[in-house]
Amino acid sequence: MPIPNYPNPHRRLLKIYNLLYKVYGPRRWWPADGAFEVCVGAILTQNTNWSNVEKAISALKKQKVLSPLAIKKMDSRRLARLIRPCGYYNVKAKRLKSFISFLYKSHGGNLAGMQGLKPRQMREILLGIKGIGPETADSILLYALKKPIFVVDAYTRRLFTCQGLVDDSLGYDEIQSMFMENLPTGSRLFNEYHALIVEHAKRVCKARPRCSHCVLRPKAGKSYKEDSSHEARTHG
DNA sequence: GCCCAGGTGGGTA
DNA sequence: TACCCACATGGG
Repeated sequence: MPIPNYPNPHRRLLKIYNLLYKVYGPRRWWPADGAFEVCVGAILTQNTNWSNVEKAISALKKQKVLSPLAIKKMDSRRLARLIRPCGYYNVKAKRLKSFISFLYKSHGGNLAGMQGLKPRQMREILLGIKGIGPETADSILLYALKKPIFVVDAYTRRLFTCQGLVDDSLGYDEIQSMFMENLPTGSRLFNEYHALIVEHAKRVCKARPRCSHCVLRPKAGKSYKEDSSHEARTHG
């Protein structure tokens, strides 16, 4: 799903997207079986390596308890024990419980019950749940509920800082607005773009030396304004 | 043994 | 508002 040229002040965002898409192809995200698993993964991945989250999700599946009802009924200590590999397991057990408690109180345990609301309404509601912050809420909105909301995470911040489009003073909402106001609105595009950012960050930004491997690095002899900042900054 | 990873909430000045 | 800190495992 490469996107066509689109008249806006941040054509660079489109160029980056198209380049990432060309290199990595469609990502078909989020890596989960169904919307509920996306929500669980979004909470478990907070400040944690995804490979550790996979271990926790596998444990829940193995015990056949990866469902709203099963987690609702489960003792918090057992839940914490099962998700232990993903770190912060006591905190995350509480957060899963509070999310599921919300699901039952407001929507009978069914995530689809939220679909009647506007995306911004859904977002405010999700942010009201203890343990759900902006990134987790937006991941749920985009990847579980298919709403056109751009997800900003550490990878996004790092990559676009490197590209000179973001600086440390910008908050979550400001970075999100940069994408949402300068890209054609659409959940498929936002989905693919964020997934490509993650793929790029995992494959390349961890490489050493970092920027020399980066497909977003300007070609030799071609200079553009971001060029110097790209050299000066690091991904990390 | 050390550093880092797809955050969030609470406390303090 | 702006920091600082706790929360924790597993891999490189």
